[in-house]
Amino acid sequence: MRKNNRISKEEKEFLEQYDVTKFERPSVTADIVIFTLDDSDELNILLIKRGGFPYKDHWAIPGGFLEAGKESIDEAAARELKTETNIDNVYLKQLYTFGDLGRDPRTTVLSVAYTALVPKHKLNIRAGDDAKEAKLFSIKYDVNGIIFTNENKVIFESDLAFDHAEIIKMAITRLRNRIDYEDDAFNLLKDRNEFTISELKRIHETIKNRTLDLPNFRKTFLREYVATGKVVELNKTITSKGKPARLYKYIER
Amino acid sequence: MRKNNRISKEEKEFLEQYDVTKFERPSVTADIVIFTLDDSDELNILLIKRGGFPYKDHWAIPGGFLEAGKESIDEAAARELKTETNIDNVYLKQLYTFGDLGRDPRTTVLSVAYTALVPKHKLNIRAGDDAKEAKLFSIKYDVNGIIFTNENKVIFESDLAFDHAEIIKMAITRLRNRIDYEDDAFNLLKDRNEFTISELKRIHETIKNRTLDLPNFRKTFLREYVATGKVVELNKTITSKGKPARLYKYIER
DNA sequence: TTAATAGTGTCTGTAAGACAATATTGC
DNA sequence: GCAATATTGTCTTACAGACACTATTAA
Repeated sequence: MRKNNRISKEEKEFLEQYDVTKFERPSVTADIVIFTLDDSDELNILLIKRGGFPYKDHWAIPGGFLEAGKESIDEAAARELKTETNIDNVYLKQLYTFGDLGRDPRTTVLSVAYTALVPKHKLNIRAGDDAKEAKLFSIKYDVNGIIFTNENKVIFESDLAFDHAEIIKMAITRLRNRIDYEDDAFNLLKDRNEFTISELKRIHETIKNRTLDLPNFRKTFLREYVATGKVVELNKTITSKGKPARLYKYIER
Repeated sequence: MRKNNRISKEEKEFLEQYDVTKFERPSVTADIVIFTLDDSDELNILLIKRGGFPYKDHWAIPGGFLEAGKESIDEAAARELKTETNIDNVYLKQLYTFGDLGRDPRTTVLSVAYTALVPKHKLNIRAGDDAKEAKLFSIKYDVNGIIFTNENKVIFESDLAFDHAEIIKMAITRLRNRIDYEDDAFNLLKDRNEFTISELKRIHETIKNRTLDLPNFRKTFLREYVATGKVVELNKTITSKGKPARLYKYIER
């Protein structure tokens, strides 16, 4: 036992570093902005009515505490997405980390925010075990900011819990800025293995919040995706109301 | 009114009784990729030789633990930048949050990484109080990845502590992707209030790692910055070796 | 037939890049 | 004069956007 008496300087330093309780640690949550398109091709987001304090009865984006040591932060986000929507293996990308003082009244809580893009038919939204409500809301804009609406409710951005309005706005901005040079839009297709140019165009229109010219969209689509091999043309068409449309398939990298 | 009182009391009790130990919390660090240009206009990065375990004697980017409750994560990054380089009020932007299991051998440590762009003459690098070395290294590329060099040392990316090589690579990629449509480059100018087009061009060349055509660069510069009012032309020239060059001034937003 | 949607072709303006030519300094 | 750097101008090509026109289906 006496041997421990003599501690080398190196070991002492190590032990000091090892004692992480020397610093006050924050709680960390993984929170997710889940986007989808509804049947009218409008941009929707999943919100949850909080069952407990703080911000009880306010609406928020889904999320949960990181269980440090048991999971990575990406895994925490994926777990939370699975819990709320029963899906996995979807597009899930880190957005930003929010860490202002006082953003959570309980204690210091860092939020590592993620964006998920999911076709609506894959969503299987669960009301949480603690009687939470979970609903999709359409995103509209007004002088005072974003409005979230569905058949029964209207939610103003100022009604959201925490700084979640800020998180959602950043997610929308990022999505919009990335749409022209990233493959994000394909993640919102009903079926990436069989889609038409018009379907993809409608997704771009929704995200950009403006109409696009179909002939020009086609030109860009053929150059950026088909000519580069990211998308292949199928020997197959689909007919709805007018001339049959050619089907394409997105090639996963 | 009675109802409101009741809710307030309920929430107050909740906040008081909130058990912060319910979830295992991670430690969080703010780590900074500090870029500057050396006198040969090469891209340099500040690295620190770690004085303690883990990764003792390995090189790392500067950073430190978030003191939860005392500072926001942005403030922690700014404090760390100030500690290492004695500068404040510089370009400091959040990059990404790294939270893989096992990225730190001690315990779960999330790293919120930031990028700083600083003109070299503003840097006042301190060797830390715990006998750490802090040096600028030039960034070169080789088959096995990035090499960091100065007059005395060569460091391979595999020698870096933690996942810091990954962080640095992401910072370089992001910087390169943003240079054409963000104002990042102006933060590396010796003096944003008096600079020539050639000076700015050299910064762009360094970040893009290729030479640019001066007449074409000028054309873009005049359209993107001068015509938009981001930069104003000064009634002043500077002469070094050839024809005097007109000076410009960057307008802070 | 008409309405609806898909697809082709043409024209214009803008911007990037290659590069020739000219201008102004120090030596 | 020459070397070095700054500045102007010209040409080509690529691409975005507007838009006219054709094609193919259902009803």
